[in-house]
Amino acid sequence: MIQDDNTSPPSTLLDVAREAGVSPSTVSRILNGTAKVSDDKRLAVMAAIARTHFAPNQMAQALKKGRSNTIGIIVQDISSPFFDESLRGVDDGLKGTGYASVIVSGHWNADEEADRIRLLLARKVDGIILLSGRMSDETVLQFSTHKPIVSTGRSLHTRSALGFKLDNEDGAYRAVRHLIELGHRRIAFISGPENNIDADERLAGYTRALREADLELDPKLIVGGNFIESGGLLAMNHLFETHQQFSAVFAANDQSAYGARLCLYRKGIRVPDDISLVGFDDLPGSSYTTPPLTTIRQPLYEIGLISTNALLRLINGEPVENQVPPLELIVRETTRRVR
Amino acid sequence: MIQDDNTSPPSTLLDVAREAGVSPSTVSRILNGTAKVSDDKRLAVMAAIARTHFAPNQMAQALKKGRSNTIGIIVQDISSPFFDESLRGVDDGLKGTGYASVIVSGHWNADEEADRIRLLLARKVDGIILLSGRMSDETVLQFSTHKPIVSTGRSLHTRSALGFKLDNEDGAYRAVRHLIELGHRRIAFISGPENNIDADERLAGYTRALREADLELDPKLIVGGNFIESGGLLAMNHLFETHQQFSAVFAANDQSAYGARLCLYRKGIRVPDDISLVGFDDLPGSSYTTPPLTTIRQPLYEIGLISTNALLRLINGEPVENQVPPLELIVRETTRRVR
DNA sequence: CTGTTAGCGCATTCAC
DNA sequence: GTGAATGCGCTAACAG
Repeated sequence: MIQDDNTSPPSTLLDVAREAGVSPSTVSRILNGTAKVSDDKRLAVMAAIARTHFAPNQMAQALKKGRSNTIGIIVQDISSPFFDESLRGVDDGLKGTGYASVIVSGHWNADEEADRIRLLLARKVDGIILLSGRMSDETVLQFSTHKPIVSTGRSLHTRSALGFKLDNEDGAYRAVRHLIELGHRRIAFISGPENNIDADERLAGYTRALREADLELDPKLIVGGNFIESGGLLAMNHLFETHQQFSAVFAANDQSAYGARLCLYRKGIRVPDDISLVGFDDLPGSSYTTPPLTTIRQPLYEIGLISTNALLRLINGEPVENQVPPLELIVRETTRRVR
Repeated sequence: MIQDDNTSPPSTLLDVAREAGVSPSTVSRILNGTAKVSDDKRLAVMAAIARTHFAPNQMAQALKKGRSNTIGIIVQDISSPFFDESLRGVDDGLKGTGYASVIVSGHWNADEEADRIRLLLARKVDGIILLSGRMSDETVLQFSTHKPIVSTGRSLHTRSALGFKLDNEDGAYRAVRHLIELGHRRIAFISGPENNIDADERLAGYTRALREADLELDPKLIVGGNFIESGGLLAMNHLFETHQQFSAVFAANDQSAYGARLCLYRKGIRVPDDISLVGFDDLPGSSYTTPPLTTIRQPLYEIGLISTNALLRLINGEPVENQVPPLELIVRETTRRVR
């Protein structure tokens, strides 16, 4: 009789088989529903499983089946609200599927990303979700020959690779359009990091909106940020130090907008009374800034969820459709009509 | 000759052995440095490894060695800034160790936590970090008979279980003390969820500070929150609806403070001119609220880092010391002397 | 319906 | 130094 104290070493399928007086295969069959088993044996096995607190060793299963029931997630920064929302979507998408996820960070670096992918592959993940990756499409396609990959920020659609690309240009366009419709004529732009495709596209949207409205595109109103708060603060400061005139600011992401907001506060400039401010992302915190931030909503949670569902389908060899959730302008309280 | 196109199936140790014209054991020895191998064979093997893009199958290694080089992390909410900071610490602590982590969410539910732990155990994690767990110490101790566990929010110190407990009571005490020293006499408290030990302790600190200062402890000034923004907003609203008089608010965590801040903004009440506000946690965003939030700093990142280091030591059977990083009052701009 | 056999990929005896 | 043999725990033929 096996001890029932939770302290005994993990029992194996073989232990269960012995306890129940059947062969290992029978236990396996019951566990996996692979074949019909007589009720009496089934009962005996179930009892033995309960008695021995048996849980199949996932490592052994993985080795045997060639599937680990694990997927790899690559984010760029594990403690960024941007990625966390998507991770929540992934988490929900995995719920009840038996899959677990190992999350690694690429730190905005293509080489590190490739490293992480190799690491995940060595761990025999069944598929990979790449969020905001920096590596080239070719590299993604390469890796996808090993395991299916779903990636954000690119347009891909093969049998084992899928890319979701949101329309950053259009989102930015609509943000600036909103400001223009409120009567703003001189609109500053706090950019994202250099060589960042998303950032570039948002700049393009900003540019197009101004051009279409026949507004002057003043390079001095475009100031460099880095997608985090401190950069937004600095950028805003720079605008004032160089004595620019403007009535509105479009920040390339919400975190930059937070930093800009603080700069404004320090200078005693009111938002939106004196200056209007628009962000991009709609992070969870943006509903609770003072005042709540007008921004372009990225469906981050949905992206995580959709990516997960798509990856699971790829893993099972099922066809996937490339549905891209839309960007949305959320008008809150940091923008107002210019007087 | 094996194809070098990245598309061939993953090569095995046996492939490498054949390529190099040696036995599998020799390859294994070179990989693990288990024994001396002649230089010519070593070179041949290294070349073969490079040529075949060999990487050891971690599932097979895990099965064989009984260690998966994976640790499990249980958070309560995967997209909360509170946990993310600690996760970053864990991530850094794991860097270069060869360990990966699988992160699961307990959703503030003791039963779900236990479920997750069983899941992690079945996946043969080598150890577990439990962040803000709800399960009893006994249950933790139980599970720790299987694999080492490091947990926050409790005091434990056995050969295979370690608990870090921060002094919430003292932190809250100091927050309120700070307000009292600024001349505040009527200080409201936005509590955390019911049956939450951290929340209870913060309430206790609040109470003690008032009592020690001979200030009236008015139950009407204590209003229920739930550790998230919306709760803070509601709580603050409730305070006004019931026409309470107060010059300062202590929120049981930063997120509650954010919500309270928004309520104040909506009512046109200035912070800190009209009302002072103190939070608890010092989330990354708290430096960028308007105005920046005075709060009690929890060393979230450090907790993640320390927990990881401790867990790794427990896994290796090394002794660990129970060093608890201190709480710290961070005075920013939401508090001021009462006029 | 059920038991016996073999093997997933690797590390580790044990011989030589 | 090095190779052959064994087994980690499980599943999937293969027989019956």
